[in-house]
Amino acid sequence: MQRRTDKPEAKERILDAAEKLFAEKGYRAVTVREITEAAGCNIASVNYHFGSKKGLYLQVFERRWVPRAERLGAYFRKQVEEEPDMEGSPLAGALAAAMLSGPLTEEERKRHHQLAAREMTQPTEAFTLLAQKAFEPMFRLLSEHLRETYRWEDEQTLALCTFSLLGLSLYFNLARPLVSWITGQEYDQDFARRLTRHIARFAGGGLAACGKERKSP
Amino acid sequence: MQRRTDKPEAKERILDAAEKLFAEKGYRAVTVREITEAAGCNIASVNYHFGSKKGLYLQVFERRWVPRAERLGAYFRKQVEEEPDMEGSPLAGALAAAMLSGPLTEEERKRHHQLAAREMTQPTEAFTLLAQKAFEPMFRLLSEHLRETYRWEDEQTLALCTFSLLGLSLYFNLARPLVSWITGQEYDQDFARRLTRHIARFAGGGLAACGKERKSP
DNA sequence: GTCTATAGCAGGATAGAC
DNA sequence: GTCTATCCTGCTATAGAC
Repeated sequence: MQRRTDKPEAKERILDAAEKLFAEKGYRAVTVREITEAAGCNIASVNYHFGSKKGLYLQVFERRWVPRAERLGAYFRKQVEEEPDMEGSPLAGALAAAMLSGPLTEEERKRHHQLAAREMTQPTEAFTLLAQKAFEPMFRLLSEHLRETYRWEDEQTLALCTFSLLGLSLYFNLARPLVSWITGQEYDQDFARRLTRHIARFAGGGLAACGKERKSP
Repeated sequence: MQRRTDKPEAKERILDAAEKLFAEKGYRAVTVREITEAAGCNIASVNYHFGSKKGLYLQVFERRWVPRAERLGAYFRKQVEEEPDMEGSPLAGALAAAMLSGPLTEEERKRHHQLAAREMTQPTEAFTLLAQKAFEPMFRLLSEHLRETYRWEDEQTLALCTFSLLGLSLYFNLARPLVSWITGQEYDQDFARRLTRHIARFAGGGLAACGKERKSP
């Protein structure tokens, strides 16, 4: 058993430091020296624990990113079940709430979506893992929910609407620098709630324009 | 005067090669050696013409990215004036058409939005230039157009809807790897048109849900 | 499991010939 | 304006002590 004051094991410290740095700067811009210095351990420890810098990068996704995505997914499903009374699309509102407020700390949220954005726009070897473990299950979940609540003229329309839901929440997470630069608006908790309501309302209108709402049973 | 068969000047060739590589890999992942090899000139020429690697990066935006963004903006304004008969929001349709089909070649479009995405999610010294010369003017243009065509309960709602329009078109450009991975759909010209119609329709519904449409004069 | 030391190579930048 | 040659720093990865 470990004393309270002890540092976590070097391996865990490296994963944390690496994730933070990879999210902030991207794979190539981060050096192993930088990671081990931030983790307070020796430069050789990366190769010892993870084989190589690339091995460490992949393990960051397996051991940090994917578990966090699963927490996020669980929170989202709970939100959906609770059916919050939200103007527009409760599904889009629950998604936005999970992604913009949700169970993650500000620091975690930033890391998480920066890493996701990197892989979505410039896929590396980690992309397949993310797609299989997070993106696709979330897509299916949204898609099936929309299939039950609207009538769709074809499958492609349903798919495009599903992507639009994901897109709005992703975009407002990723474009924070732009939104803040143009509006001068800080991304505080109040603004996140405002954004969530906006996304629910906007997406609600968009869905109604693309699919015919089924009557609630 | 230059003979037809001559290569363009080294400086221009470097800018082209650099833009391509920076878009594909990001600043840090690209080496000056790589750029000069692709441009077919000597490694010293980057420092001679641009002072440093960073100087070259900034010049890529000033001399390639911004002029292209201006072309894109001009095309968009022309599309808006022509008022295409599109279901949903013609403004969103024109924006999507400009960004997904528009005046750029596939290669240019890819470069352009990859570079934009990098700066939007991980701003560098180039961000202010992009924001001033492209993002903000486009935001104002959309925003003023929406102000005239809808009645808004407050300024923040108008701003969020403007961002949502931008977001949808940006997202469907950036998330190509994800969309292709999940749907198996190629991003060909047909799909771009399908996407444009979807964005116009979805955004049209979203706008109608957030603002009250004014009657056409 | 963590360390120091170092091999071996690639990086950006510069000097100076042409 | 473009080249070759080179400096020197910083990189990943490994060997081997503890």
